[in-house]
Amino acid sequence: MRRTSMEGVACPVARSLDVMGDWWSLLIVRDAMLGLRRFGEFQKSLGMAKNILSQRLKHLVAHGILEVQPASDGSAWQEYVLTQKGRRLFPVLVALREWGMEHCFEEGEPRTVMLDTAQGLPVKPLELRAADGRLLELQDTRLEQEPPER
Amino acid sequence: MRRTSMEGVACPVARSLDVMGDWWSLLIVRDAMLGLRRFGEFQKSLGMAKNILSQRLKHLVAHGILEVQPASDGSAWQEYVLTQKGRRLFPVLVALREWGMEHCFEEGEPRTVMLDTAQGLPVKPLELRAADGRLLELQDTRLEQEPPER
DNA sequence: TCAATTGGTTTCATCATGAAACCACTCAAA
DNA sequence: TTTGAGTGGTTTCATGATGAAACCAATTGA
Repeated sequence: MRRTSMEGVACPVARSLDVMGDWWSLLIVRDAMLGLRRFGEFQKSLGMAKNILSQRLKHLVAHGILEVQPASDGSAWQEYVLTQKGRRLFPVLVALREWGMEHCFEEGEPRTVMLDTAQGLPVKPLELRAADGRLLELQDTRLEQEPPER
Repeated sequence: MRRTSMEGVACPVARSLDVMGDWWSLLIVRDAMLGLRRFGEFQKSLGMAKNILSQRLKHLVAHGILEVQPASDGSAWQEYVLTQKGRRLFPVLVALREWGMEHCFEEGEPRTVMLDTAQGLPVKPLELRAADGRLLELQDTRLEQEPPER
């Protein structure tokens, strides 16, 4: 799948990308979050080669991001649904979504909004905040080795 | 660089991945956020082939994520520094970091924490919240076409 | 029972990647 | 001011990943 692997590297970003870092995986997860479940649905939505889709689905299942289930409509086919681990990628997708909206769209292009279903109002943009609630930018943070558990 | 392109597709996630979706780009941005600036620094940190690094740096500069500057130490070399657009990827990296921490580390493995520099305290995890502040999960949201500007 | 649909796998050409060699420019010291 | 090391690349080439198409087995509907 890839030539270099980051397995064993200490950086959590690198480890995430090791699993999710190829181009299609996140798009499959996005589609799964939109409710797609069937092989054919993914293939049609993404327009990707079936052999590659097959590879990626296996990869995502192997890593516990999707799981295979019997079809919900009673047919004998199977479906691919997100696990808890997969659903936890939601903030990653939202962050990518917000960045793309801000930096990859022209002035008057049609856009979508993400709404809170309960109220029907737009969600707040993702923000990094300090323990006391202050809004943080890159330059306000640093990384430190965590003291070992005891 | 890639065989398929998502240019012109309406999904902002797809557009983001079209720019940032290859494996190395986000790692370069991560390193840039950690303060790396020089070709050699990136190459040493990432252990990647120099020709590929060269390609990626050009790509990131072309997309306005990095910019080339004269070296800050007065030498004749140049440096690659994040633009505003590049720094805006911070939430994406933080989201990937949190997911990786949660799902790609073993029990007792040494970890890092992200601290708010001002207070020296760990930052809050990224959260998606409704307009009224309620914590939202995937299933609490939906996408809708934005009404056109007027 | 037959034809269409679904969910793949196989095959093969092509593109991207990565390792190594090579090269030009800069810098510091002799 | 030459020289040698270091920096920042580019070129070349072998190899691996990708994608299109053909193929195939199982399921489903008519």
